[in-house]
Amino acid sequence: MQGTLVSLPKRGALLLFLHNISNKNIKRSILSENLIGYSDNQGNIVDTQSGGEGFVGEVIEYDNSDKALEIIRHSTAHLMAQAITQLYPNSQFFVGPVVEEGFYYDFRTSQKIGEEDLKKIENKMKELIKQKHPIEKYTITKEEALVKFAHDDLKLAVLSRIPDEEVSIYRQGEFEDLCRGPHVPALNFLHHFKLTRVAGAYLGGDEKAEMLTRIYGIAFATKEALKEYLFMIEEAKKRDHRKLGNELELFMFDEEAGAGLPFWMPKGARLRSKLEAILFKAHRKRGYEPVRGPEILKSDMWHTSGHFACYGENMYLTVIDEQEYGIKPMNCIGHIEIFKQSSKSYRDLPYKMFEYGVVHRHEKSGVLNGLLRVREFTQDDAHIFCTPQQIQEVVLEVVEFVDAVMKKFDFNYTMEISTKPEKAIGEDAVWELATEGLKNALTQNHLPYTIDEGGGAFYGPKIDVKITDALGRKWQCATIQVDFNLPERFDVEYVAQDNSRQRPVMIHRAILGSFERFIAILIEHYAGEFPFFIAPTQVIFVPIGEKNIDYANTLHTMLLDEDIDSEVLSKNESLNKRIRMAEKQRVPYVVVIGDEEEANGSVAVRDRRAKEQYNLTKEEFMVKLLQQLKEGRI
RNA sequence: GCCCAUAUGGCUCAGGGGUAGAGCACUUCCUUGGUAAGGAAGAGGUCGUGAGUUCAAGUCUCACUAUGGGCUCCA
Repeated sequence: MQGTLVSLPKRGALLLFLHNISNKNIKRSILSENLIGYSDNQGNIVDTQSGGEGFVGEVIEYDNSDKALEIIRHSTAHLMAQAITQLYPNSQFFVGPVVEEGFYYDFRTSQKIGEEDLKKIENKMKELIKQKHPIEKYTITKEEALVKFAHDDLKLAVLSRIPDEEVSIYRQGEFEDLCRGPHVPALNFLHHFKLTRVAGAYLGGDEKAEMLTRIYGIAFATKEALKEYLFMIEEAKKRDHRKLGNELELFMFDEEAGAGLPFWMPKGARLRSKLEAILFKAHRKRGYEPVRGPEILKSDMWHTSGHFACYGENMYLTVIDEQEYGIKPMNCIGHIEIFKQSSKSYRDLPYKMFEYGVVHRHEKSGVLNGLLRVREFTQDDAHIFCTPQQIQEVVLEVVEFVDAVMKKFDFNYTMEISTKPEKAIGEDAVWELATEGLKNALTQNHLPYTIDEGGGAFYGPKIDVKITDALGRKWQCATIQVDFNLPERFDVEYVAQDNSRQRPVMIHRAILGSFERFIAILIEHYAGEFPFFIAPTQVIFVPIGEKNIDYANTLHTMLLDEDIDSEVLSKNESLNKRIRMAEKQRVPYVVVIGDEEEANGSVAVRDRRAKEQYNLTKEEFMVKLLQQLKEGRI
């Protein structure tokens, strides 16, 4: 092996460059002890091991830039593999890529590895760093590699996916791995990392294949960045809707009742019903009519719609009087039946129906997750029947609706249009019209979007809305789908101007997606401190003495008349204790009332946001609350 | 569904073969308090379910149920 060994005084790093490196590059690397790679003119990362003679590229320094982190994390994955090899000598490794949030390595061991082993592996990694091994690269032909790894079926599996004739091997100390890089020059560039979780992962993501062990980790260039990341993880844990949902008594699950079946407790149901009421009004204002279909329909219906064929695995079935019925996983059929009940004219279009549709879907047991993934949930579902020419205007209106809802809850969002997939039904001209309609609707509303080419459903193109919450996490909520399929299958018609029978297009749309999922996101987004207009308890009254309880109850009733929920905290505890209890519930207002307030017809308000106290007359207080209630209008 | 982990009063958790523990919450009594925990007493658990090992099982083994982390991101 040929190489040039360059020792750098400050960091004491050993940089080993394979091949003959041009003087220019050596100079450059000496100029910066932080050099860990280059970016070529196409933006590809070239590590110092690969950047050979005459290589010219932008320098990548050791820092928290995307490119530097990609190199650092990739090397950290290798370091982890090296540590695992030493701790579990029989380990075999599959792939260890850098992913959106860190890196992972998939491997096989004879021993089981659990969470508590991560610390052990981390310690071994730190030990290895101290050996300051350089990371070296050499290339061999694929044939040589097949011989070299003949004993390792996982590496052979990796090799089988590589089309190239030459493959590269990276080596650090005793440890070697088939890898295309890029890597940092030496192990002592790795400092700030954390192994975050251990999981199972199918070989190649194939459900039928063997399950390997996967360890996820994260790495940064600086201690601060790692700390910040770990802080965000902690913050996310504190906001976890399952934890807060339990603490704030919003919802529950019961093992004996069944997995994935949520129960809404009084406070959760109050929050939810407020959200429902706000959205109900918002629909009515936009010309939607409320409808409601049955929970179960004869299986024939689901055969006609195609659900049985395409979605049957997720459907619950039941038999009544020897007839098979399916519990609805979607609401479309009910709405189609309602549309067909009376003949429709072109004057009736667009015809908009909405329903808070309760659906049941059999999700695999392993994917259930709090309220985010359940087997019974309620969609804010609507179907709009219109002509192909009306698609654009209808979509524009729905997008405006989505925008209004998301703004109300302080969510930013992005949109993605999915176009015709290879397997699709319907005429090209109609697809064209629908897709252009979607694009125009967004363009005219000055709303940016990305395109997922060929990502549409077989029955039509769609827009997906991804929102970003207070912690910067992305969630898919709203969806707008154009459908030529179901109107055809159910022979839906309207009478056109020339008295001919025409086929309408159906637009499926949900804004929240499901109440369960959206409320889970809201809980985490607001960390349980809901805006006034949806807070389960909006006001807590704390009477100072027993003789003030009547006044508190009067105010409580007064608020209830205006659909504002309050509680009177009059139990036999000290005033301080009761104020503390009230504050801990994260309600918008805690109102203390004593003799003074009662005499003046006033209230002493503690504002959750302002963190200060002030006195108002009860009339002023009412005006203030009603004003805040109005802020919830969409 | 699959891999790994977890399951102890309403909640959060300690206890790891030999008489079930703490804090909060709950009940009762005293206290009637002016802005984030006043005091005392009490009740509540066959330790997720079912088998097995053992003289003896919350504790060890197995199965089941539920919960959690994952299962696209291709050397």
